[in-house]
Amino acid sequence: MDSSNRNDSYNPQQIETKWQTYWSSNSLYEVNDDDSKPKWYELTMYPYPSGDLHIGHWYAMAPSDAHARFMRMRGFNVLHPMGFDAFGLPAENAAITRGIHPKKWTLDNIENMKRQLKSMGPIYDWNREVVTCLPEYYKWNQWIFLQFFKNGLAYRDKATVNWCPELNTVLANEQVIDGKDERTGAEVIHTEMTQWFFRITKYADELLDHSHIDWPEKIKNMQDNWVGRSKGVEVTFDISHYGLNQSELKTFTTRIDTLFGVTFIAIAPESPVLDGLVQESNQEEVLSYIESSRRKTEVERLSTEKDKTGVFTGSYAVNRVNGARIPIWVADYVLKSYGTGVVMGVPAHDERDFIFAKQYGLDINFVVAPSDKDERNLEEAYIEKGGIQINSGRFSNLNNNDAYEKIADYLEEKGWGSRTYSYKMRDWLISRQRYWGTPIPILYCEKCGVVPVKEEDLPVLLPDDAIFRSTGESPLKHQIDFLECECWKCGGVAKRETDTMDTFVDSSWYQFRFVSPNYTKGIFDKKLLNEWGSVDQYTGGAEHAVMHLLYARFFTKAMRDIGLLKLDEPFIRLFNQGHILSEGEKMSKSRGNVVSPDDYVSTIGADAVRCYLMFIGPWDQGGSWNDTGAKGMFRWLNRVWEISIRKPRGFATHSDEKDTILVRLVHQIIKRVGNDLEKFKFNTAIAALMELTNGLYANIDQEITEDSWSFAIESLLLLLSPMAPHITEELWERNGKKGSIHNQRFPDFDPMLVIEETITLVVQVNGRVRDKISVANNLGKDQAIELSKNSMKIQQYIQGKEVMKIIHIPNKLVNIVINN
RNA sequence: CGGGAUAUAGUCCAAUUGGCAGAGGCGUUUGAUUCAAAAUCAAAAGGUUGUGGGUUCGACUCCCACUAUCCCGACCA
Repeated sequence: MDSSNRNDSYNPQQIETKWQTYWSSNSLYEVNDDDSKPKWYELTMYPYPSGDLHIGHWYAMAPSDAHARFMRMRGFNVLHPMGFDAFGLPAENAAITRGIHPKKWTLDNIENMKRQLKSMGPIYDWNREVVTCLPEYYKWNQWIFLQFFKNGLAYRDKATVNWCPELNTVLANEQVIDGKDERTGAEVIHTEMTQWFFRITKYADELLDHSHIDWPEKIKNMQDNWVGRSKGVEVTFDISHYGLNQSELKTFTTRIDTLFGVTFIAIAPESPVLDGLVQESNQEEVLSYIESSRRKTEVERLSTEKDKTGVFTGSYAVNRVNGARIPIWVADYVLKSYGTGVVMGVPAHDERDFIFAKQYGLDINFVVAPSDKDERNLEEAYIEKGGIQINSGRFSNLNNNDAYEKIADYLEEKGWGSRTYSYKMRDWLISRQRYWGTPIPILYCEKCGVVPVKEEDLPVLLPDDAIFRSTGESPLKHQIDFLECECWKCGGVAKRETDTMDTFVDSSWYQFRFVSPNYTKGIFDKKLLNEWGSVDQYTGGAEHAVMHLLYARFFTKAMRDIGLLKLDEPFIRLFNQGHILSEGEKMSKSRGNVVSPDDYVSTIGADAVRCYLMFIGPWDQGGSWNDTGAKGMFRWLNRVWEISIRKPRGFATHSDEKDTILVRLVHQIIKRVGNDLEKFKFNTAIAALMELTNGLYANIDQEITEDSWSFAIESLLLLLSPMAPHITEELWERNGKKGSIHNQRFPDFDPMLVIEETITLVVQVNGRVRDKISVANNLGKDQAIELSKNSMKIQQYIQGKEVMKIIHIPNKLVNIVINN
């Protein structure tokens, strides 16, 4: 090799700018809707425009871009779009603390992030960009809201809500973790408000059906747990003797087999069924208990997890199956919103009921025993199933599982109860008391009441001249020109809804907007949506398992039932990447360890950053950014550069064994890289390419034919191009190839040329390796054993010994088992 | 407390699914190059596969128990 000439050395900045400009001006990545190739829709969760693209964004986007490029080279018409999740609180906080309008703040951020995104060299077609805070987009949020409203999927209700005092807004259940706002960590307060909901519970059962999606088990489990379907029985207890409107108390239980063990009823403090049940003498105590539990924040309730409190109402219900008179209590371990808000207390067979009963000296009656004899002490509840039924009247002595069914049958016969399901999931509360979101298109008319905005009046625009208050209170409440309007029904005075929508509404259907992002005649072009269909491959963080991913599935099903589309699922395949750390630690400004991609793009180049992120380890396991590791990747790309533009000293005129071996290596690598990329195993794909580079370097002074050498270099570039699009494009050109490398087919391997001529056969004696012999590939069993036995080394071990058996694994080993 | 993931060379990670523990990167050492260093090229060293048991001719791989780390969900009757 001759010494390096300055102009010929790898200069990432120069070529990356060159090719990004070229691709853009030649519209290389513009997506053609009419392409006849099979479609492939690959989507990465779009980012919130926080202002700066950090390495975590790259970690999410670079590998999916590489995979989309791979599919493109495999002959698919690939849609791999990008947009911005542009509504949300940070923009509003910027307005409050720095006086910048959320719109300006957001759009400026988007501009900067787009510049950064482009520096990554992705195949995003920017003509298809979606920005959710623009009226062209959120108009359709409002339109969908109206369709949901028309179809009974959006409704207004008074409910106990999670109020975040920090943000001055309510939160969805999904946004509350351990009684705290998942974003700010502020303690959430429960309060009554009238709010808008989407009826996601209507789809609870269908959301449990995963037969049409190929998702990680973990995510499916999380969604199942969130929906939380429990099979059980709704059973009633008689309170007709009080002469109230309600003659019975309805409870839900998953353990109807323990019905004979009920020793108290517990009702949630907020429950309306308490009305009339509190006796005069208990009134004061009960009221003060209700008041005190209302004042408790969620955090306080959880902090006293172990002890259960409650007060007696003074009333009794009758357990119809045995006529038992059961005291009715109020207890705040009972949740109003789950089941019926009333629990049948069976201390003997439920841990919580047990603690409660112990606390207040209530009876504990065992009705299920592990064996015929009841020898248990009363130290804890017996919660196992499958024992023998005892103390249960006519159901005694049955197997516990049979008793469950028999008791359920009996109750249904008598009309005292029925089998049913209960769900943890509640309807989705979408109202937010904030400015920077989609206005809910509703009017409140003094005469007509709740009036949806007419479709032709959409969008309801956010006023640009809003005045932001330091309290965070929504400016819309004080924006007279927004607030006051005319009712289109009666012409009277009406007020606009001032709440805006949860931003998860935006991301619940953005995947469908990408197929026709500039369409103005409807929410999307139905013809194009039919063609592109569901997202074939979705990638993003697992933290969205029960919010975004569940909401998007709900939207798809709801939109299908309204007749807007014909799909059952939004995302067919899902892959969750792991988290990128910085030298083993979480990245944060306070730690001062934030890795800024821009810095590395300007030194080692985008290709090295992309490849390094993919090389760290398995994508779903995340990894740790390491500067020397990243430099190592840059070093390797230099090696790729060198080997691709230098030529060996000379070429052979005839192919010999070295030549064959090199060609075989190339075919093997093609096979491995293709397989790896299919499975998102970028780390091993790149390792294989490093092996190929090493193989080429080892041959640089050998006499290889020109054809074989060119084939090897060409393959290396093609295989690497999805990961490192710039350097490969440049080297493709420098090798005199026509057209963009990114419009080439991904190489195919020849199955015949992958096969090794000789293999190493391991010979074991009693499972220990005693020799390795080189034999022809696909050697027959008898020959393999014969050769093994003839080995000098093996002879030493087996001579004079009785051979018990011989195990032969073709092309792998021969194990001779002898009797010692 | 429950569910899931992970544990292999100093380090990040491979291992065709039960068959030689090693592909690749980083680091280390040595050699070439250099006046010297960096860069580059070449080579080498490095192991009780977290622990204990079981199955098997054979276990990193399968089964059981445990430990450590990480993620998620936790009063759902």
